[in-house]
Amino acid sequence: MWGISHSFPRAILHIDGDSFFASCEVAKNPALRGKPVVTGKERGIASSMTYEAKRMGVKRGMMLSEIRRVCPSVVILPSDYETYSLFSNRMYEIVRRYTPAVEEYSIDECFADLSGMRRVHRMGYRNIAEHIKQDLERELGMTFSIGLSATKVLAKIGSKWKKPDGLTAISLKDVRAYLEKTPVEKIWGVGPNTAAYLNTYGIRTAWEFAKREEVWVKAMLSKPFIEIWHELNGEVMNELDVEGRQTHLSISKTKTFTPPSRNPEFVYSQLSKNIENACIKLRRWDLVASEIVFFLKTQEFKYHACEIKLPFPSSVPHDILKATGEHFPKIFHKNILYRATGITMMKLIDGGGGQLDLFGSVAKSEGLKRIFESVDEISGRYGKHTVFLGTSFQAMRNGAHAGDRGHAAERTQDLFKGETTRRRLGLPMLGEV
DNA sequence: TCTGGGGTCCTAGGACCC
DNA sequence: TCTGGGGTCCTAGGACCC
Repeated sequence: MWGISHSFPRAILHIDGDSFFASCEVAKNPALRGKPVVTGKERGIASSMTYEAKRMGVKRGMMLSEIRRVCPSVVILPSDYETYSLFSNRMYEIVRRYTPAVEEYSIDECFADLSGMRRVHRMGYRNIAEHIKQDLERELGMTFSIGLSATKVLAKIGSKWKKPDGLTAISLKDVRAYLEKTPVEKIWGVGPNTAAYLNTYGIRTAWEFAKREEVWVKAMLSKPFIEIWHELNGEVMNELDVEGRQTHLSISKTKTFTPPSRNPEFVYSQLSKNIENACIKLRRWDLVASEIVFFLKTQEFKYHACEIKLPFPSSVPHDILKATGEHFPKIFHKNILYRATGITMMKLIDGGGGQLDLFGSVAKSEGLKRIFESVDEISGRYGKHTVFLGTSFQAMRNGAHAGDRGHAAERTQDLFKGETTRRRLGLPMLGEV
């Protein structure tokens, strides 16, 4: 059944939660079952929707007003990532009852390697997959789509084959029928660019790609695509990553604003806000960044970026802003319209230790870090952005918090100068740190 | 999908070093 | 100083994923 091969055949599952966020909402609140439910209220656009909503014409990215127009009975909810994470973890736990080799690929997807588990469970691979599916659906109250095949790339094609509530096993002997009906751009890892490139050579389906000679593939394509080619032919190139990443390699925050602006103060305040948010995330993971990249995105979708090595690793906005402030004028051009700013924190290090330097810069920064830990605590109690930097002031006023935080914003000046605010919030003064 | 936000990985080419 | 060959490290940027 699994194709004769000189190596052991593999049985890899790809498991995908159907309309995951919306399904979590329904599982959380059974009264919603059978109704059109959409998540993404906080952003003003649909991010996930139940099949009831899809059937009425709701699509990803659709504006709320448009959604209500095509689907008057819709229930629109804000995203609740804590709940989605909870369901996600329960999904992984259930799958791990059947095999320890589980890759937590994303919040709503995982891979599982069932190879060699038939004897343990006394049933065939497809049968094991059916059991996993039943457990998931019974215990989580939502449906899943599953693909079973010899490699991750093929398993992905399987899970997409029948979309809600499907189970598709693609054995190597009838892989052709599936690949012939799969356009190259639907292959996992092949994006619009590579798809267009392959089309140039008359390759339109996954089957046409898989049947190209290896020498041609190696001469014309780069490593990731050579691996995809092997996987389409049933050879495992990507093993499951069962360890999972313990920490981040980078943390970034970007935000688009409308309308686009050519005002340097405004653009910089947007960047400043992103930096504050990225720093909050760094501290949440107890990390410090040793390098940063900030960028401005023009109305034409061009990126003007600047990479900076920090004098010492930090998770304090003050340190980061000092670095970006110096370089900002170099990449900001008058008379260019910008639509977004962003910051990426890189070369992240465990924030626990913190080495000393001769000039005491680190010691000072440690003091600031303690201030920001208090800020994080306040934010946790009274809501994000109750406290923020003066450089972000304009961004706050123009941003999503215009109405609800206006009062707090009114009297808030630069955290490092605004003693009134600092006293009001019970923060230590700089001299007291 | 005329374009939101958060990520990872790969590669070509330059700098620098025997 | 020039020449040849080869290695490593770093960086910018592309491509793709959910």
